[in-house]
Amino acid sequence: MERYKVVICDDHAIYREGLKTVLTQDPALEIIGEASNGYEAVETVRRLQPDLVTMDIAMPELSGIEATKQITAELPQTRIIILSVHSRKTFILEALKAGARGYVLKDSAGEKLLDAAGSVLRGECYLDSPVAGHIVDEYVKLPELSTPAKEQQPQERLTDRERQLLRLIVEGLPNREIADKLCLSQKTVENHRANIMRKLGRHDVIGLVKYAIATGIVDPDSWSR
Amino acid sequence: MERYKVVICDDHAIYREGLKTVLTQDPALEIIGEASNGYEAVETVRRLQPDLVTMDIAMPELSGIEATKQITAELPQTRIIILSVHSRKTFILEALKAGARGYVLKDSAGEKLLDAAGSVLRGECYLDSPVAGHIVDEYVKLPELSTPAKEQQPQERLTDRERQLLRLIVEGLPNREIADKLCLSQKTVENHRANIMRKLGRHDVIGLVKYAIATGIVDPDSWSR
DNA sequence: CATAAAATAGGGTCCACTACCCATAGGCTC
DNA sequence: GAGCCTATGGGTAGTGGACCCTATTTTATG
Repeated sequence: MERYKVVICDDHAIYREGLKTVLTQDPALEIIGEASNGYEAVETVRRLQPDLVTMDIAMPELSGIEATKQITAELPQTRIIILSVHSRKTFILEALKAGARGYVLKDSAGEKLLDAAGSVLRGECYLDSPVAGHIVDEYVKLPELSTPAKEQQPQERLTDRERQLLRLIVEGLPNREIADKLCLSQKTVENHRANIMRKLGRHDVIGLVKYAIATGIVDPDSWSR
Repeated sequence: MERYKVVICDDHAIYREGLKTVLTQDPALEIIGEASNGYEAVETVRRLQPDLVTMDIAMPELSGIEATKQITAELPQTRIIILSVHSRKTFILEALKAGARGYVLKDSAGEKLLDAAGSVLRGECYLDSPVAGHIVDEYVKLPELSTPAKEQQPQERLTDRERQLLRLIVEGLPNREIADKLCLSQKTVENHRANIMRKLGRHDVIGLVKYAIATGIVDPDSWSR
């Protein structure tokens, strides 16, 4: 009997292991890969073409929702189960709109995840019981949902070079010194800076600092002294 | 052979199961209880008197840190390992101050948790490698752990007004908006700003941000999504 | 190979911030 | 009252960065 191939996406390695042990309790499932952020998720799924993906909704770089969108756009036969701490309607609707077939709360027992896996692999939709009630009435009422839900995630991803520049910018170096340090023209640094700000939708240094801290590009602890 | 009794505290049931499967890989450990928030943790530990507790730092009702404080105050022989996503020094110091003997990042592999369990049960202290470096130098530098390394001498003390301004500046508000918000002239804001920078010896916004974070005037964690 | 993306570099304009002067009003202590 | 600090304003000048372009070289990718 052919086993279903599964990829696990969660930014916490220790939780990936937990998910793995839960999922391997079902002999029909075979874990063939893992990913720790959205980009990795898309890439891994593209490479391994699993039948099922468990996707943490909150991941760095690229959110689980975005990754789900890209995956279902490219490989629509892939079944995706979103794992989330949120039972809020907007999250669930976003997940379903993105193409997820299952939505399981992290508060739930592991059994539910196995139930969900079975359901979505049979082609069904699985919504965790606390969220199911929220949705069904809403779902039939609105065939088309287009709530942008105020995305503040970066629309475009930063390149490695841009992240390098961002680190130096946030350290407080003026463009002149960054240029010297990297043997670049000051103008080039300014251009990178402008590109970073455009991509992030932030328009001042403070915005860059906040983004860099929030995404772990810099560590404020190294400042605390 | 007597097995060590373990209680698992995490607000996500699905992750508790993961932790359970990780911990039961060590035959010397026996999971005797679980808790899903801080109060439950304190109560469960009081009732079951385990040898070891794994404590999620972020739990509803009562944080893992607070629960740790109460447990070690009441049952000091209880070994506690903090599980956290944060590698920030302040969190680690808080955890150690609260009485935790181990600090493991959720990003780490399950093996680390088992290592940590073994270490703290042998009476040692276990710090995850990415956090250990942050701490040790700080530790030897400070005779007393309770000093959060706060005083890094501003040459002159800031006035209350200046701290208020500093908060707004670091939030990213331009002088114009600060002036509007406080019903001041833009010029006054600029003067305050200049005075703050002179007193702190910092000459740009980033310097102010670093000072504000280091002294706790603002909390970067509130920026992290 | 063709194409796109990234990295590099530059021109020019405009504005917020910065530095360094200054003054006044109100409060406090000695 | 004298002296000092704080909060409040002003002037003037310089600078860095934000934002608007164009353009070349390198690298990745189909």
